[in-house]
Amino acid sequence: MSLSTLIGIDFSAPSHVVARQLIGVTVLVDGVGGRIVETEAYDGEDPASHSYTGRTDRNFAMFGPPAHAYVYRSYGIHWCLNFVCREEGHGAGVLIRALEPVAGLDAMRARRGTVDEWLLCSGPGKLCQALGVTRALNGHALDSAPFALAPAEGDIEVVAGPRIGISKAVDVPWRFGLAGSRWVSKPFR
DNA sequence: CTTAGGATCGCCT
DNA sequence: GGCGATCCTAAGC
Repeated sequence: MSLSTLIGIDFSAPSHVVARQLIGVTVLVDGVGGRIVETEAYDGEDPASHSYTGRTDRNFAMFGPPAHAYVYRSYGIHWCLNFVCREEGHGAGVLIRALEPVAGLDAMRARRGTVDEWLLCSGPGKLCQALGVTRALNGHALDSAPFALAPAEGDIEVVAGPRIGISKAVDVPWRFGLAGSRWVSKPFR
C-alpha cells in the first residue's frame, strides 16, 4: 500500500489503468454525487493532455501528488474535474465525464436548473455544476472533505473507445464507460 | 436527427 | 490573436 493508494486503487499507476478502475466508484462532494460511469485518461506523453507542454499556472495540480483533484475551466464557462494520477511530477490525470446520480438529487436539480435526471451529470461540465465543484477544489486531496470516495461494488464490465471533444490523438481509446449504462454522456460504439 | 453559433476565460504562438 | 478535455439553443433536413 503506497501513500497514493485510496479505496483500493493505486493512483500512481498509468492514467488509463486508473481511469478503467474508477468506473463504478462513488464520488461525493459535500454529500452530493454518484457513481462514476464515464472517464477519460490523459498523460504527460499525450498530445491531447493539458500537461503535454509542461507545467503552467493552470495545470500545476496535474504535476502534484496523485489522488488529488485537478479542476480547470473549460471554454471560459464550465469547470471540469480530474483525479491526478501517476507519480508526482509526471503530469497525468483522469477526467470524470459522467455520473449516475445517487445522493443529493435535490441539490443537483437546484444547481442545474432541471428535473431531468439524465441532464444532471451526463458530461464533465454538468457534473461539476451539479456537485458544486469549482477552482476552490483544485489541488485538494481526494481522501478528505468535502470529497468522499467509495469503492465500486459487484462485477463491473467496462467498455472503451476514443475520447470526446479533442483534436489531437483522436484515435487513442482512452475513454472508459460502464457497459450498458444509460448515464454516459454519449453511447459507446 | 444533424449542424451551427454563442457564451467567455486563460494559455499559447 | 487563436483556440480549446463544453453546453445550450435554434434552425435545417
